[in-house]
Amino acid sequence: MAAIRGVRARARAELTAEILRAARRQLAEVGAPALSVRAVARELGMVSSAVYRYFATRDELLTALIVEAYESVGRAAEQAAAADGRPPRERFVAACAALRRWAQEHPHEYALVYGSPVPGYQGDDRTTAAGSRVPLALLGVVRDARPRTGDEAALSPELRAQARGTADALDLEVPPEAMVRAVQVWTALFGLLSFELFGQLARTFDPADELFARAVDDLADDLGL
Amino acid sequence: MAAIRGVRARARAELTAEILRAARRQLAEVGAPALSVRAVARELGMVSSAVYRYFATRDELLTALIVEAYESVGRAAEQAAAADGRPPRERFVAACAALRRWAQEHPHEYALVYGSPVPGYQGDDRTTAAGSRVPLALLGVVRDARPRTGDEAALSPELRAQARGTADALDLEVPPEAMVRAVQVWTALFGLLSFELFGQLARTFDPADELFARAVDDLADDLGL
DNA sequence: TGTACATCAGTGAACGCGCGTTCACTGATGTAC
DNA sequence: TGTACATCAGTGAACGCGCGTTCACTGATGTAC
Repeated sequence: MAAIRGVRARARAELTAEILRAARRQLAEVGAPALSVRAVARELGMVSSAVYRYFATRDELLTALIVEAYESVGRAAEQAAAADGRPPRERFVAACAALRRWAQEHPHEYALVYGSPVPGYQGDDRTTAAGSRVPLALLGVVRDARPRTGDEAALSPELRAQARGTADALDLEVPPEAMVRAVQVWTALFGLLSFELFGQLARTFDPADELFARAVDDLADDLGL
Repeated sequence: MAAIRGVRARARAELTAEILRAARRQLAEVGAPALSVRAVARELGMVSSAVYRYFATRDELLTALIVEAYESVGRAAEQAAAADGRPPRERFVAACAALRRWAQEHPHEYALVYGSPVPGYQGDDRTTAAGSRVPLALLGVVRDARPRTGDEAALSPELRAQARGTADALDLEVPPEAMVRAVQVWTALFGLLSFELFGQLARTFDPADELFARAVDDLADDLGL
């Protein structure tokens, strides 16, 4: 028996990581739909069939990339939101800024997880779990803030039930009104990010820094932060 | 000389339309990145090279599909928003509902124009022009409403300039504050639609009817309608 | 109205390419005794 | 510590497929006189 875990196990972990790195580079070059096992192998100087020792299919490779992307953006949001002691509004603004920075630095990974679904690809529990990190980070700020929401119109029973169900599933004590608000803020935020990244703001609000700052400010108001 | 426009011209127009119809079906089946000239030709029972008499390249075909999609969704929004006499708020709500209906009935066309950009494809003036129909329809409602916006914080000079520039380019008399609000509403609306369609709301707010209704209501408030 | 020529639509074959995946193989690494 | 066997990583060739695009061609439609 070789050293801790053995030479093979270590080599395997390293090569798996290298394949993912190469795949990420490919992703940035040609986009998810055109990502190919052969191109990844080529970039690593290995024969395409060798990659199959590490990922059983192209879809498995895609899944790994999606999970990685979600964890990466989730980590960014968590770190920014977790500035303990700071007032919730500041943490929310910081999280939004972190999300935008991540999106701009990883446009193809952003498109992979928040853009159109890759045709023919089906996510599974792994991707769903990873994908909830960002909303959870945002909800963390909301929960700590205990926003007043009583002055708004009552939620419909169905919506209230969905909000409760979601809070329960996530094991969070967020009142339905705040939950619904949070989802609206979450979708509004990513709507703006998507439109900026995907070019819908071209020639109008294109360097969207100011628009984004303004929107985040208004969203913080909406959350009662 | 044959009848008006001639047999050839008419046949040409008809076949062009048929190719587009087939391409739309293909789009719905395999998504934009996998759309292929050969598959379209196959569906029409013609040889693939024949399609090149009608569209010079695959990208031209894609462009036509994109323009068509934008016009289709634009038309839907315009019709709903143009219910003359009705109060602006009602028209806004109707336009939002029409957009959602269109998105649900044409998920792949939605993804084509509002999702991740198709890798390697570059839009041009035709797609940009067609793409502005929806925002213009929404702005029409806002303009007719003359919302009060004085009570909000002042816009930054840069943002004000962008808003003015956009209004000028579109030849609209919308004050900067309303313009910025409108863009936020626009992005929030499509953020929600995208997340619903792309599956981000799965298992939480998935039949998003109630969430959508609530969000639209709040957005109407934001617009001062 | 009839004829000669030009334009166009669709065919079929081909070019050159890349893809995902499988498979039998070689040689190195690990395991059990 | 040494040896026999099992596991694993990477190779190279192959299968079967689909793609965008070009090109020389045939036959039908349109145009000019």
